[in-house]
Amino acid sequence: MLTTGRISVDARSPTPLYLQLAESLRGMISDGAVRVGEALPSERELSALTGISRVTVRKAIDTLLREGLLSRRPGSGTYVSTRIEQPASLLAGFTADMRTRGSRPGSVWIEKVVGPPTPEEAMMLAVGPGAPVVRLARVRTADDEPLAIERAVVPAALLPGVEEIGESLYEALGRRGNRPVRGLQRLQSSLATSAEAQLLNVPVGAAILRIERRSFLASGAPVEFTRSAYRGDRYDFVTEVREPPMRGGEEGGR
Amino acid sequence: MLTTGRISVDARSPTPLYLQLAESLRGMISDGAVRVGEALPSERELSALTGISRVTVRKAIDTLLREGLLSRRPGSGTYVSTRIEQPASLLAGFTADMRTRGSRPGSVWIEKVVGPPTPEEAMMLAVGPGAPVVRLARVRTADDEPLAIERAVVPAALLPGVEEIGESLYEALGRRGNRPVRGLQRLQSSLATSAEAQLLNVPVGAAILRIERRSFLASGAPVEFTRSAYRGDRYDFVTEVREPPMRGGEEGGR
DNA sequence: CAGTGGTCTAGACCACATA
DNA sequence: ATGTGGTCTAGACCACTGA
Repeated sequence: MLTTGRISVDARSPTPLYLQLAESLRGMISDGAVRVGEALPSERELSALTGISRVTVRKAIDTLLREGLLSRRPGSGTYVSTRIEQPASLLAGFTADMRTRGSRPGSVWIEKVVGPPTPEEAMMLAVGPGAPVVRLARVRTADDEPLAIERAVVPAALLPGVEEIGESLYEALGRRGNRPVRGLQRLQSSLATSAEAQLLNVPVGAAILRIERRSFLASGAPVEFTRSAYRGDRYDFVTEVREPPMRGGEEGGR
Repeated sequence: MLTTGRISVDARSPTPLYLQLAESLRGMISDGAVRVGEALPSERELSALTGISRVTVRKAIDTLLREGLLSRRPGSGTYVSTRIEQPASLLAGFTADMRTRGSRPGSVWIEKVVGPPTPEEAMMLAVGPGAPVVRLARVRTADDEPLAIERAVVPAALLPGVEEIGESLYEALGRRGNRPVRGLQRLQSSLATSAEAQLLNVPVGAAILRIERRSFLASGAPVEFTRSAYRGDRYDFVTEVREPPMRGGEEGGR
């Protein structure tokens, strides 16, 4: 086991050296031991410090390059990337989403009931037909203008009493320690039905962005199944995409 | 210059050996010299055939792995991928995206020119007004049905000659070692204009999913700025969302 | 068992950035 | 001129696959 400053690698560990080193470097960056815009120690320096060959040091750096944490400048050094503007592709509810956009979120309740799940809901939430679910339907507003219709279904066991659910579903889930950690969303472009047009105050046939979301606890248990219809003229969805992770190799290039 | 079967590398070329070899292997795959599901010659074999060290052979294979063309099976061999298992929301071009969905991608060129950037393009790509950009416009098809209109702009310096750009822009970028590692996308729901309706074979006012993408190298340099218009009735976009990463002072929920 | 990919080393030379 | 990343080599050992 070798520990130099914040770098520690163990040659006897089953984890490859380059992954151990990558992890150490990741830690130094998130700890602020190396600040954004600053250069890492040079590859030869890291090699000397850790006793790892330069080829392997490069391989560690390559993995962080692919994560966008570092960038190399030939002839100069390897630098901590400027922090990426965090897009709204994070797991946030409507309330938090609107706040980050600088709007004032609000909502008008359409439905708030507890009852047995439909077969589709039971499937999506992986609950038995006997386990009650909470059904929440709202018109969501931003600065008092209707922006979206949102229909959420959540296993009742994960929520406090229906009466205690305020503006934010995620906040209510959090009170019980049931905030989701991960979700899958499906986005689709479509046209407003007459019912939607009325609720959203747009003409029939207006552009609608439909978002379907399933989110999960760390355990993998489904938390919510939500279908939303956003006004296409007032809402856009920003997401970040990345390179798929590699199965074994390396390479950073250019 | 060495030419063995279809593999040819030139040690005196300014192009790194691993990129030359990657290009040769890409050729063998698209030529059908190595069929889908078949194994490539082993790394040691390729090394002996080409006179390139095994480390460098691996580096060539790594670049193709990241493009999803190959997959490695430890103890067994390196195989030409059948279909790519990508849970979408990954940084893939249209070609790879369609293959993942099990459709046959195709395209009809509308425009393919090199020229000076417009002010907006210069801004989006962070290039000077004197640096030429390549403008690529296509109707993208899936199983011969028009699915999207795509207009991409790329700094000319990052691409091989315009003539060498085939179906896949990302593949062409990869040939120069310029595959982006991350991107930002903006999705919006909207209605088809008459020009779009004609190209996509839908009625005017049909649902359109607009996707705007900027993607970047690890260095942070912009690679492409692409605006697409997808048929809303035939395409949905799936993305994964996660919890925001935690800052120093943790907190675990519960 | 022989062959494969996965990892790792200790060198080396190059082009480029910084100064 | 020195230091940096970029490339490349010729070995080596390991864990695993598959006949």
